[in-house]
Amino acid sequence: MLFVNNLSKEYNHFSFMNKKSASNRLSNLHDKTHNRSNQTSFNHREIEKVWQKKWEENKLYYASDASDKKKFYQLIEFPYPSGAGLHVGHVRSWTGMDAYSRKKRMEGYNVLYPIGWDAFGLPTENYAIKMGVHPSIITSKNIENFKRQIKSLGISFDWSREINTSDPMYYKWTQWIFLKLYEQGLAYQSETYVNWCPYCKTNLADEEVLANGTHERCGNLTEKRLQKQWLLRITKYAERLINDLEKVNFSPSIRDQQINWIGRKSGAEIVFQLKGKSDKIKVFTTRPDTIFGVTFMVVSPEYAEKYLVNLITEDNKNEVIEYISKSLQKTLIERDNIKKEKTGVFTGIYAINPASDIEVPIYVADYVLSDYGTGAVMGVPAHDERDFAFAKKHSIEIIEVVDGAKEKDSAFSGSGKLINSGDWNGIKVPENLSKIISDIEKQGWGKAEATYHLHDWVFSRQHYWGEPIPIIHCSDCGAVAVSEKDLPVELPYLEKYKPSGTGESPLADATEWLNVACPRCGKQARRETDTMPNWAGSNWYYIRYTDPSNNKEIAAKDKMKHWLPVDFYQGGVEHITLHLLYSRFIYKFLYDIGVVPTDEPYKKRRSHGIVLGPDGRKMSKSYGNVINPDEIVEKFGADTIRLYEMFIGPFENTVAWSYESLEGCSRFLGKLWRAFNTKVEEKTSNILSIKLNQTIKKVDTDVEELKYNTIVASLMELLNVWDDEESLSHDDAKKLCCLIAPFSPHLAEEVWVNVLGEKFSVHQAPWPKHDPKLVIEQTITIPIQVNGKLRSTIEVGREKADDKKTILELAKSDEKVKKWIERKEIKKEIYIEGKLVNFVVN
RNA sequence: GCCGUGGUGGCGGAAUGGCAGACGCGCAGGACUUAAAAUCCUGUUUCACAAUUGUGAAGUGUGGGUUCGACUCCCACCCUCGGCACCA
Repeated sequence: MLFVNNLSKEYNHFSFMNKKSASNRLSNLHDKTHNRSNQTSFNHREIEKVWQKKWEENKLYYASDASDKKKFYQLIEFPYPSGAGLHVGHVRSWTGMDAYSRKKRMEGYNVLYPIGWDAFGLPTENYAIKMGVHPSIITSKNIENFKRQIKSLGISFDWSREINTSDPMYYKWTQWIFLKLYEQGLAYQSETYVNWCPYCKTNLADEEVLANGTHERCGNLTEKRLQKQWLLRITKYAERLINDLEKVNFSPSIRDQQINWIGRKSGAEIVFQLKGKSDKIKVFTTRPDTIFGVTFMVVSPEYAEKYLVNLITEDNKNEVIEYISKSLQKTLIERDNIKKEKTGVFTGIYAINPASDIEVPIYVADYVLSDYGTGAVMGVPAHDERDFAFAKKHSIEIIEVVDGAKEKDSAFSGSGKLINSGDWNGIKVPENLSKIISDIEKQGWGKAEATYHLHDWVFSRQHYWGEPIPIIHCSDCGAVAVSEKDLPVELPYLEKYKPSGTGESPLADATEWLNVACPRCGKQARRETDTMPNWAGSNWYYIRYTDPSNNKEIAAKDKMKHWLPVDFYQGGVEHITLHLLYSRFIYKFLYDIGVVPTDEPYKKRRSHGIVLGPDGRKMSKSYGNVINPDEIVEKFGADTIRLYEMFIGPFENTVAWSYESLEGCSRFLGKLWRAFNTKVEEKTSNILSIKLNQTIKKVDTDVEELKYNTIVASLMELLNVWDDEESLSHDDAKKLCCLIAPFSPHLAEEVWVNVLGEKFSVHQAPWPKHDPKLVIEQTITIPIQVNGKLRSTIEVGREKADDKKTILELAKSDEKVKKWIERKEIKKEIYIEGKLVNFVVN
């Protein structure tokens, strides 16, 4: 109840206040046009548009391929053009990096800061279905809206390089990359269990399914389905995707999340011979040192179905088959929920432990995962908790092989000396694992092996709105690649594009498009009907920005060489194990086949936190807490929302929207505007000069670290000093104007040209430098502590700072300090030059 | 369970070994106004005492430690958020 009241109060307050402030600003407009020097209010509605137009006309933010300046490639994640339009989260990321880019330009860099549209994919298609408008139409409509919104914010994108992943001239190259992957054997078709989203009616990659089993886009529970699909062999790059993280500057959480997801574990693969059969079972283990303790084996239901069904003895067959089919019907979640219970059935088959020669029974159990390791495990009940539980339940022998267990009713997985292990007895494990593994290889029991959590990437979707996979299926020749000269394989216009749910995409009904001659034998053949996931187009888009209209190549070599790699990539945390991982893989592949110039695409990667609603919840229509940037721009201006989103909190933190804080920023800009109009004088006072130089220094370093909130705070401090009857010269006003330009570009431009009378544009002016002599105050305040507690402060001239004797004398004679050191023995006198005095007394 | 991040006023947060709470919000009081809005000024960690400038104590998740001095470094623990997890 309380909560609801607060919220409505907030909204009421907001709308009330805005009506007033809006009309106020409008009423000021009249005076303003007649006498600029007297104006007390910045009319953002008029002024912002004027400058946006002029920047565009003068191509101020166009990045030239032929420039003597040092290049800087600044990238933000391009949006999918949703119907909801720009989110204030986009605004945060893009204006933050806009400030970064603007500063870089002023510092003399040739900055590439491009934008485009990730237009293919599920979200767009789902939205089109909901609105009953064809995705191609809704896409271009949404793009128009996004463009208008972005332009109203004054973001310095280079619009000449705009790209769209659903444009045939763009996806021609997405398909080309697929052909290259296919050529190299990195794209292949296979029938395996995949994640199926019943709501979106499509396959999904592992990365698109959250830990709780739901689809990351729609939030619905996914299922496992056996289906033939295209996969990309990303696992071949697993090692490099981990190791090469050392070459790049990613924040620790991003780096570790990727490592975590790839999930490398090393150990050994052990081969077990089946008793009385020619077949073998391979297992992966991280503890091959416990091999003498193996008393059973367990395979996953999927493994059993695929490889063991025909070997099972007649007595056990029915029970096993029933168990398998029951398990396969269970969803992942169901299998997860019964974690504790170790069900399973005996197959009647035995395997031989290669080390101890003991015959061990083989079971089928659903606690073994089919998609990790080999899908079969060796059971060492004495030293693995799950194996222990299973052995207890099924009365299997337990052989201890590592000495050190304290209790007998649980598995011991700690370190200790081997026992009951033949020649290995006495070896300390797991410390000496590498010696054990080389011994295993010598004996021929198995070999060293690593396994990964990362799987090959499920790359086909049973949807309409995506890039057609450029493959033709021929009954004689099999899957044949479309030849490069026939690219792009254009997506046909379909009226009926809703997903069917049958496992085939709606393209299966596009008869005319579907039936083609086989490129190899010329016989009647059929096009692949699956399309690529939305990640396909976003894999390589930053490469295309370097040469967006090239029709002969993905991009010209010299242009790629000039711009790549991306110097700074900034985006959301939600793509770390999706887009960010995928695009690194594709880039590495392109490097291997000699297309791109380097082996990592992004030198530096940082994330921004999400912007929550004023109520602290994720913005959502159903909560009614969505902030529309259009309204804020209209009522407060682009400069205000820009500054506010910088000030709202640390750039990488999640933050909640606050109207009150927004008003504070609006007030600051108003005050700043008035100061520029009324308080620029002949000379800069000493105090203000020092503050100005300190602020220049701080802004300079804080931009590099994305500490935008403290930048705004220090600008506010500076203005507070200026307001305190200090004077600022024209030259210093220019410096301050430049300092503000990256953050509030419109107001800065208006001040620069129309208040200070400088030449257009402030955004081409050089970035101000601080004077090292002027950041030091002439008088310093030194705190005096007694026993580490602050008792007083003294003011001294800067020139006396290195005179320890005088400072200590002054400190001791201070009235307040005297009280605390009188009649006490001073054991120690500490003076840190220019900083602090501390007396240690009894 | 594993990996990562963080824990500071009424709120967002600042300070990375040296005056804790910058800056902003909110709140309280005041000025201007017929009134309001806007704007401006003053105060604002908590507690106790003094009631005028003040005086003292406590205080950065908890408990220890290092140091003249710790929000900051070290050890142990608790909690929040994010990722992974029947991973053999």
